This record gives sequence, C-alpha cells and structure tokens, in this order.
Amino acid sequence: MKLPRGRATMKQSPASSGVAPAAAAAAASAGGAPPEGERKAPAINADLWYACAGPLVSLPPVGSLVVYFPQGHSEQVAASMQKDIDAHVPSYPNLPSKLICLLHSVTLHADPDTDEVYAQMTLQPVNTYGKEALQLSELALKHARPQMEFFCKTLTASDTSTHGGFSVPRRAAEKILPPLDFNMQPPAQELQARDIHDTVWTFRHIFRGQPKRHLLTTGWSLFVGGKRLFAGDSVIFVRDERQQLLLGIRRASRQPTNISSSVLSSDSMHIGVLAAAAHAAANNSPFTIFYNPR
Amino acid sequence: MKLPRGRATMKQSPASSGVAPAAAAAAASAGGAPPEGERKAPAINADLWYACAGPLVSLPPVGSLVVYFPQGHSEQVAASMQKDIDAHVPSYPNLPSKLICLLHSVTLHADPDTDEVYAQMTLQPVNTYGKEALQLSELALKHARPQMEFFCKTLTASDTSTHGGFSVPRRAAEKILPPLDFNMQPPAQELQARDIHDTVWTFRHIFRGQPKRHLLTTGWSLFVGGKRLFAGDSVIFVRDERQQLLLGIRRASRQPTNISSSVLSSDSMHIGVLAAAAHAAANNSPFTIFYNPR
DNA sequence: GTGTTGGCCAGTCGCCGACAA
DNA sequence: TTGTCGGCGACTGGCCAACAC
Repeated sequence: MKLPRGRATMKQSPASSGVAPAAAAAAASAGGAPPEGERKAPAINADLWYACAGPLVSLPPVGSLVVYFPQGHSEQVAASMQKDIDAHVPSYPNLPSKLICLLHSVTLHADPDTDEVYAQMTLQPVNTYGKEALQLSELALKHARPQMEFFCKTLTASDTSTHGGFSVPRRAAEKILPPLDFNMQPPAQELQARDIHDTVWTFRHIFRGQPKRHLLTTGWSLFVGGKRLFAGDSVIFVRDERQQLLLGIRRASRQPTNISSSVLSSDSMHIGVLAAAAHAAANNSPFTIFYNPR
Repeated sequence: MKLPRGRATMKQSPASSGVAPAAAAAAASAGGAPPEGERKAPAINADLWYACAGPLVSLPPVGSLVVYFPQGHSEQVAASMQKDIDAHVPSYPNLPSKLICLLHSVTLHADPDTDEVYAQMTLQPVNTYGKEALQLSELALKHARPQMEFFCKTLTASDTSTHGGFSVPRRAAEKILPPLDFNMQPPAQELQARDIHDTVWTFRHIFRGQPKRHLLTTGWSLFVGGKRLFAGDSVIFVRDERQQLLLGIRRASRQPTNISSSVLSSDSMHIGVLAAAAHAAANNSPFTIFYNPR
C-alpha cells in the first residue's frame, strides 16, 4: 500500500500491506460517528474526507508501521512554497534518510477557508523490529474502505454561472438524493446537506424542464459563491448510512496556492522538518507531520 | 528605536539609535522608485507600505545592528498559530537568548490575498564588536521618514454599504486628490489609484449634494468587495512625489487570522526557528526572518 | 440525457438630494 | 461637515422552457 502523492513523503512499510484488521480499521474509518473525542475541531466525517481526497488516497491505520523520509518531506514543503532549498542548511549526519515509525494517531482536517483536506499524523521512530511492533504491523494491513454511496460531478460553465442552477445527472439523483414525490406538479423538495465543516446548505431540488431533469435551484448560487467554485471544480454528494446528505468539493488543480507563509522563512521550515525528525529519531520520541493529498 | 509590536521580536541594538545616514536611508526608503532589483515581486512602494503599516512601525536601515531573540520569535510564531509550545522540543544550549546581528537586507511585502504588510529581513550574527561593524552601526541611526502627503479614513457603515459610495472628507480631498474643475456642473473627474500590488482601481470623483461634498461613486463598490472591507477598516490615499495616487488599506484588528498552516506542525516551526538561529549563530551565517507589524 | 441560451420577472445595486447630527 | 435615509432607475440574479448536441 502506498500514499501515492502526498506532501509528507510517507509510505507504509512493506511489512504492512494487505488487509486491515477490524480494530485498526475502526479507528481509522468510523463512518458517521467518529469514535474518539477530537480536539475542538468538529470531528470530520471520514467518508466525506475520503470522498474529497479522491480515490487514490488511503491512510495507513493507526498502529501500523510507516516509513518517513525527512529529506523528501522537506523538499515537498519547499515545493509547496515554490521555493528551492537554499544551501545554508545544517546537515544532520545522524538523521537516516528514512525512519521506520509507529503511527500513533491520525486526525482528519479540512482547511476552514478552502476546504482542502489534509491529515495530521503522530509518528514515533522505532529502531527495533521487536516482536510486538511486528505483530502490530502485521495486523495493520491494507483495508479497502467500504464503498459508500456518492457521486461526483465536475461543474460546467452553466453550473457555476449566475444565470442558473445546478443540473444533477439523472443516475446520480436517483442513487443519492432523497426520492421525489412524483405526484407533485412539478415534483420538488427541499434538500439539506452538510459540508465537511458541518455547515448546513439548503437547496431546492426540482424535477422539471423539457426533457425532464433534476435541478438544484434556490440556494445553489450561495454555495458556489461561498465555496468560490469555478467551472472545472467538482462537487461530491455523499449519502451516509443514516441517509443524511453530505456535500464536499474537490478543486481543479489550479496554480499552486502559493502559501508563502509570511510567518516563517522557507529555510526555517526546511530546517524545522529535518531538526524535528532528527530529534525524534535520536530520542525515539513522537513527532507530528501533516499529510497533504494532492 | 524599537520595533514596537512585531512577531519577530527584534529590536534594534542600542548602539544604533539616532539619525540615519543618507546611504542607508536610501536603501530602506526609496519613495517611488525602489533602487534594487527585487525577486519577482513587483517592488512594493515604500511610502505606501509604511502608510499601511501605521505610524508606530519603522524598520531599521540596512547595515545597522539589531538584536534578535530566537525564543521570543518562536513564541510569537506559536502565538500566531494559536498553539501553545509543546514540550518535545530539543534544547539548543549553545544558542544565546539574544543575537546581535547585522541587518543585511530588508524587502517589503504585502500578502496577495489580504494586503497585510510584512517585511523579510536577512540577518547575520556578529560576535565581535569590531571597528567596522560599530561604524556601520553608528552610521545607521534612526531616521524619521520624510512625511508624505496622505490621508486615512475609517470606513463608516455608509461607506461600505452597497447602497452608496464613499464620502471623502473635505480636507482630505483638497489635500490629496487632484483638483476638480469647478466650472463643470457638477464638478467631476475620473480617479486612478494603484494599490500595494500595483493594481489600478478607477473611481468616479464627484462634488455634489446639498450641502456640497466630495464623493467616490462608480468603482468604489468593486474596491470594497475586492478587498473585502467592512465598516471599521480604514483606507489610505497617498499622493506620491510624482503626483500619482496610491491606495492602501488597514484592517480593523479582527480575530487572529488563524493560519494553521496545514503544511508544517507548530512543533516543527518552533524547532525551525530555534535551529535556524542556532545554526546561524554557530557559523555566523546569514538567515532570514519575517517581521510582521500588528 | 445534459449543456447552453433567450425570455422574463423581481430583487438588489448604486446614483441622487433631503435631512439631521 | 458628513453620516444615513427615502427616492428611483438600471442592471443582473435567478427561475423557466426551448433547443442543440
């Protein structure tokens, strides 16, 4: 199993590919009702998180062994700032190029402004292949997430125009949206959907036009404006196991968001990644990274 | 001289307070035409930068000695992320609590999204009070920036409402705006002003109403919307020495922008600040920090 | 089956002086 | 002197089916 294209350059160790055990899977997935009390973040829905992250993303379960590449991570941080790594960086001779780590915790997040999804992971370097660690690792095998009911549509010019609403593909509407009462003329209902921050969006869902079609009208433009969506971006509707409607977005790969931090120089960030890893490796102490799909 | 409330916790050394020499002052201020080729940033106008930063902010001139506090800087970075500093951070026994540094360069910046102003500085630790450094330091004394012609108005509810335009205080209009032709009925003209990113904004400036007053009408709402201004924020009009109009904003102190990076953990940032300073101190090599007024 | 367009209505934007603080 | 309001035009936001691919 691999984390295919993540900023954190982390791959699960070969020893832990396969199928996940029930316990580990529960900690990592936990569909509608997250089991563990998170910080103050409103406990992001895992199904929606994965749907927004895309089909290529899967996270290793808590308790598994993963391989962390400090240098690669550092380079990707630099790349995300569109900045080459300068010289003037101290070398960390005792820092191995890869660290075998025990994955202590994974918390799912979404940027409050852009809805970009990412995960925070706590890793602890392990320098012994002790029996216990291996067992954990063997337990923590690849598990396919139970496929959830959802659809994803790339927005057209009409969908994002102020001129009209959102055209729901027929199969998607029939599979995901609550059924309409076709005795009405025209059939219509009010939809409520929660986004990844648990904000509720309300839409008018109507079946009309010639030929007939499913449309979201009233409320749609507020969503497009609020999320700053453009043609080419995608929206995702998920129906969770409690028949609740969830709503996410996946932006078209735009120009790198250019998060030139204005807080910390890229050199300091680079050094921070390496020094944090070196310190953790020297002490076998846990450290925290962000894994950023994309 | 002090940098009163900056994230970077940097104060100019006592040896360098006083009046600035011509050479150093030229490098730091340079009204309309910045002297040095910058990176790719469009060379921010220094007068406008200072006007947006507010009257309490002044930057030490290039070539002066400054005192840098790594621990304080690190704490302020943590504070900007609304995150306490954890333990698990290595200690840097050879890192002094303050570093005397030569200020190599200062470049002015503004956040492309929020227009928040900040400065990037390159510092080099000096461990000897050599003659040369002292001379530089004595040369680089406090200099009052030549006061420029500008006005600053806090926006009212009417100014930011969609219902109308911007009411220009009379004295401000007469001092800063190009004079109207009062033979016209009503007197009116088109104004062009450049913001800190060199973007041109166009306004209709008209003198009308009963009693007569200066108003900005057409184009004003685009500016308010584009900059996401609200009542309580301020706008600043500057007339530079070439009679060009410059336009800046100063936001009311809102809730901390909460830049929880999603790229680097706060621990790594904390370590990055300290390790970068420690490395620079050990090698007398230059390092880069961001100074963030506010 | 679905993306785009013209029609059309209603709500808001935005320019104006009146008025008052 | 300048902040807010009622007034009113004009524009565009947004719902609709027609039509094309």
